This record gives sequence, C-alpha cells and structure tokens, in this order.
Amino acid sequence: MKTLKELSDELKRNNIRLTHQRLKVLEYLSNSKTHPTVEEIYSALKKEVPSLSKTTIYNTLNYLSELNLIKALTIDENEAHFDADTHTHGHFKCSACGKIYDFDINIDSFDTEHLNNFEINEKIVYFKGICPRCLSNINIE
Amino acid sequence: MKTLKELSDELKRNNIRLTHQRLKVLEYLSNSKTHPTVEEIYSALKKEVPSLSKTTIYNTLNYLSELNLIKALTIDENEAHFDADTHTHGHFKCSACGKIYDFDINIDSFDTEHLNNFEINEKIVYFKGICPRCLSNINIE
DNA sequence: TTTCCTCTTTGTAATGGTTACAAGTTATTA
DNA sequence: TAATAACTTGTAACCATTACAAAGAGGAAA
Ligand SMILES: [Mn+2]
Ligand SMILES: [Mn+2]
Ligand SMILES: [Zn+2]
Ligand SMILES: [Zn+2]
Repeated sequence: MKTLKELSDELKRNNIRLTHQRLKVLEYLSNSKTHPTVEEIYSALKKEVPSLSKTTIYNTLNYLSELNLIKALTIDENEAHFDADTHTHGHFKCSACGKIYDFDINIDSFDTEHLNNFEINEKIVYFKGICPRCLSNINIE
Repeated sequence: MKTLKELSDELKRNNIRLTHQRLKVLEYLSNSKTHPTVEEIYSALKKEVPSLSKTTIYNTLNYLSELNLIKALTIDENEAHFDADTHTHGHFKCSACGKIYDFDINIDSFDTEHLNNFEINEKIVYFKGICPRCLSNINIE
C-alpha cells in the first residue's frame, strides 16, 4: 500500500500539478483496500467535492496508470477496478459476491523459458472462485 | 487445441443442438490460433453464411463458455478474445502489435497457501510486453 | 405428412462503461 | 497584470455487449 505522501511526492517528481481533485482521488485509492471502480470513487468523493466530474476521475486514473503509479485491474469483465498497490501480487475474484482479494505470489518463480525472446513488462495473475465468507454462507442455507 | 469432432461430440453429450451456425463458429475457433474476437469471427464467417447475425456469435460463444468448452480472454481491455484451447496456459499480449501468444506455464506450482480456505475454480495468467517480431522492427528503425 | 412444441436465429433497440470534445476555470510564468 | 498552459467539467459520441420480440428450423408424436 502506497501512502498519500509517497504518491504526491511521485507526482511532484513527474511535474504533475497536485490539484485538489487528484489529491482526493489518490487519497481515496491509497486508503482503500477494495479495488474500487470509477463509479465507487466518484460517488464517494462527490459528497466532499460536489463539483467533481466523473471525467476527472477517468482522466486522473488513466494518467496515474500510464505513469505506473497505480494499476488497473481487468479481472471484472465489464468494469475496471483500481489498485494503489503496484507491487506485483495476485488477485482473487469471488464469483458469488464479486469481492476482489489480494494474495501474495512469487511470480518470478515462473519458468518462462518459452518467452526468452519476449520483453516482459507486466505479469498478471487472476484467480476466480468462491471466497471463504460465501462458502460458509452456502453451507448455512 | 480441440478438434471440431471433439467439440461437436461434447455438444451432443450436453444435448445441445448442432446447428449450422454453431458448427461454423466452433470450426473457425478450433482452427484458429490467433484468439479471435467476435468481430473477427463474424466478418470471417459472414462470407460463407451471409445470413449470420452477430448476436448468434455472442450467443454461441457465451453458451460454450458457460459449458467450459471454450475460454474467454480478458487480456484486451476493450474486447473479448476467445480460445478453443481450454488447457490452462498463459497468454502474452504484445503492446505493440496486439497479437496474443500462448505459452506453457505450470500454474499449479504456485504457492497459494494464502488461499487455503478459498475454492479456486480458475487460474489466469497474462503477461504483457513486446513480442520478438516487434522488438526486431524497433531495432531496424 | 401434419401438427405441436421447443429451441435457435436474426435484426433492432437498449445498456453501460469509457472516451472525445469544447468551453470554462485555475495555476504558472513573465 | 497579462499571457499562456494545464486542468476540470458537462455533454455528446463511441462501441462492445445484452435484451427482446418476431420469424424460422427441426424433432416427436399421431
Ligand atoms: Mn491488489
Ligand atoms: Mn490460448
Ligand atoms: Zn464471496
Ligand atoms: Zn508485437
């Protein structure tokens, strides 16, 4: 998890203006552990910043993604989720409740000799299934 | 790679009608090594089956995905790609040319002790970067 | 064959996440 | 302060996908 200060320092380093809106998005995302969507970020911040536009959320998130300061997850088919944690880690999506969990994984332990001549820039691992909470709910019913 | 016969046998086994349209989609997908999109399948088959509707492609692909006879790939942010090969393997997407490559990977060698209480149904591995072909093109320029 | 019934295909309309764009606003520099 | 560049906002457009209803195809029973 990256702190807000680290994120804003990185923005300064890249000569990106630290606007009120961007700080709010960064703050929300770095305090969040649920990999929120644009819609979730928008409706949460709209209360504090009523003038906020959804386009600004998109702009900010796309910008930060390009700079590799955050990660966009495509584990959900129809909506992007965002992650302030850029350390390589796996994501588990529960098919029942939709929640996205983090898990540690040593991706570099992969044997990738087949890709010797490829330049690998990003390694993504998604697991899908049922989370413990939903498993126990099923058992109760 | 699954043969057309294997696929149609599996359809019969599941009491799914083997229509002309479905056979064409299956045939195209099982002969394909490029992980085609709906649009690609549609424009290719439209020549042979002029009455073909894009909705039928969607219906067929969604149906086969539910039955786990094919896999939908979400490695591309804005369009689904499809794969008749349901054996667990990794996918590499070239950021330059967009081509999606297969690679072998022993996914079960992962240490997933963090997910002991999770029911894991699907393991997905996506790599992104630059393919050898595009790497050599860059060097030429 | 004829009728009945169910499943399938097709075209069109709707949905929804995302992006393009232009106008207005804010920050920076001189 | 004026000039310039960057940023935000709202709206419209985009586009992959899904919903829906009507038409079509095919199997089973009689
Ligand atoms: Mn994460
Ligand atoms: Mn494949
Ligand atoms: Zn769950
Ligand atoms: Zn390439």
